[in-house]
Amino acid sequence: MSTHLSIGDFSAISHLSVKALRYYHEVGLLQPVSVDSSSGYRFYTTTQVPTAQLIRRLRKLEMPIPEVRAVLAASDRWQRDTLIAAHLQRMESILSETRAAVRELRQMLTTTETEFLVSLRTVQAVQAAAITATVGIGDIGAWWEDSRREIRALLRVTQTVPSGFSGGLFAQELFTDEIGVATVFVPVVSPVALSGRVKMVEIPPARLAITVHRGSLGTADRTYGALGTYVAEHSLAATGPVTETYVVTGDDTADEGRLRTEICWPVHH
Amino acid sequence: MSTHLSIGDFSAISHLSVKALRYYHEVGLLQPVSVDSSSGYRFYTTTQVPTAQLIRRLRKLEMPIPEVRAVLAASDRWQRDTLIAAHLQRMESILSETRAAVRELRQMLTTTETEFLVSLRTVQAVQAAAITATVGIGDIGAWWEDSRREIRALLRVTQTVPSGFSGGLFAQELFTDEIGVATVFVPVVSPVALSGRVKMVEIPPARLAITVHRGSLGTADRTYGALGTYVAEHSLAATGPVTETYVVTGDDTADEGRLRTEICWPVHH
DNA sequence: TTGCTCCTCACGTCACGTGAGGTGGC
DNA sequence: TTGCTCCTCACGTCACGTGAGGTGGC
Repeated sequence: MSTHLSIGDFSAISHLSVKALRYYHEVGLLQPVSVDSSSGYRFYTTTQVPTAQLIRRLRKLEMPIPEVRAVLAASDRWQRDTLIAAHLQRMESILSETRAAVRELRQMLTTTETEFLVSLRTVQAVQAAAITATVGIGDIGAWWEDSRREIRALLRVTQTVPSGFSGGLFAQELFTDEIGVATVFVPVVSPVALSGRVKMVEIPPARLAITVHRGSLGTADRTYGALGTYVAEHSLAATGPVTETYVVTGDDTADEGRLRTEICWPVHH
Repeated sequence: MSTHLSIGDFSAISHLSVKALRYYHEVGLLQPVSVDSSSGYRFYTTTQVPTAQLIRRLRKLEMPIPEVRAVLAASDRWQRDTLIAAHLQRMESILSETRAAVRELRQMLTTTETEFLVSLRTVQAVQAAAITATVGIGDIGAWWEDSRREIRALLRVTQTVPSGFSGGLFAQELFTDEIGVATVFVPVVSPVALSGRVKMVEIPPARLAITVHRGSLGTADRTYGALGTYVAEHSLAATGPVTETYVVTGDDTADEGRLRTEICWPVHH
């Protein structure tokens, strides 16, 4: 048995607002079973209630409408549950990122300024196994992790030993335009057999102002700010990407406080 | 010492995008120290870097711009930290709500339909101490908790014993229009000395279709859906608010699974 | 002269909410 | 006839991002 319901009645039963129901009709997410051709009145049936409720739940968890559509169109239960599980996974990682950001802000508000040492150094060109891509600033974290994993895996299978600390190059446009060229690399003395996205590149020589960042890279923006300020105030600024050198990483210690990254800003002679 | 910086240099140092900096200028959140009157070029100084970084952190945590403005305008450190702490508090509660929603969805996907019993009942008018307000659907949870707390506190100080289960009335417009009249109440036999928002009201008599919801009210939408479907399919629908009667509440048990709420849908004779 | 950096509009985004103004059935 | 429910536009939201088209200094 199913029953014709006006949009108001269907709204009261499903807890979706009338405005939302009209919008879902417009974008083809939830079609009324019939529409009166003269008045334009929409009619729903009680059999649509569970679908409406699933939509409401997914929207409450901020699943984008195209994805909700994919869930509703899923051909079997397994496919549907996979899509939902993937979204819940993403929600969980956003949750933990937010939690980290809260922690970092709390820390930032309580920490007093630490001493801040800058050294100037000229680095030579170096051969490296590297992955380069044009990346959006929002994706940079995930891209960075994936790329480093891929390079490490390649060095492991080819039994190649790094000849120095791993590092990254980040074009200034990444910050000014939210998108730009980034490179992560591991120095090696002799070329490795390549696969996937990994290429052999020469990291160009540069003159750099360098300071050491302590702790998670999530708080590196403060160190960038202090170093950039130093470079600007000493009229040293040159064009070129900033470099990060990973001296003590998460692979070396479980204690965030012991992490060490050199932040290197390009300067002129 | 401070140094004039172009918008691009300031962006690279602060990690705020050029577009964001222009927008913050437009809305008066972060003023450049000078603007060239002929070219319109904006200039910043290195002393603005810490402010820019605080803005970036707060925006990353989705603090609305008017609030960020209030933080920057705070006259002392204590006031500033209070504003930030309040926002972090809100973030934490959003986090736990999202976590609850994830849990509920997982549960919804795994639970098989339970048996579903509906009874029809005519309830008499009853005297009650109540709080009534027009509430938005988004605020209803917090409003519900606050109001119940206030009524309970009043009954405690006046040593009044409830004459029945506490309950709530919810106009259908709450769901159809996202805003509507809601009442929470505790039945009492004799009027109490009133204070605050609490009034004595007569809960009107009604004919109701009733079913019992088990577990947290976060999942009550499914029970609403099932009950609304039942009422629609039996052509019983009448106008009037839905009623909830809180039979076993969080005050009675710590086990969510034991919670019991009667959901009551208005029907005609 | 050529790039480069910066500028100002105007428009798009995402999922609806907010009116305004109007219609059809009890 | 009066309310009530429903309808369709058109516009607003929030914090920028995305071009288009143009200018000034090296």
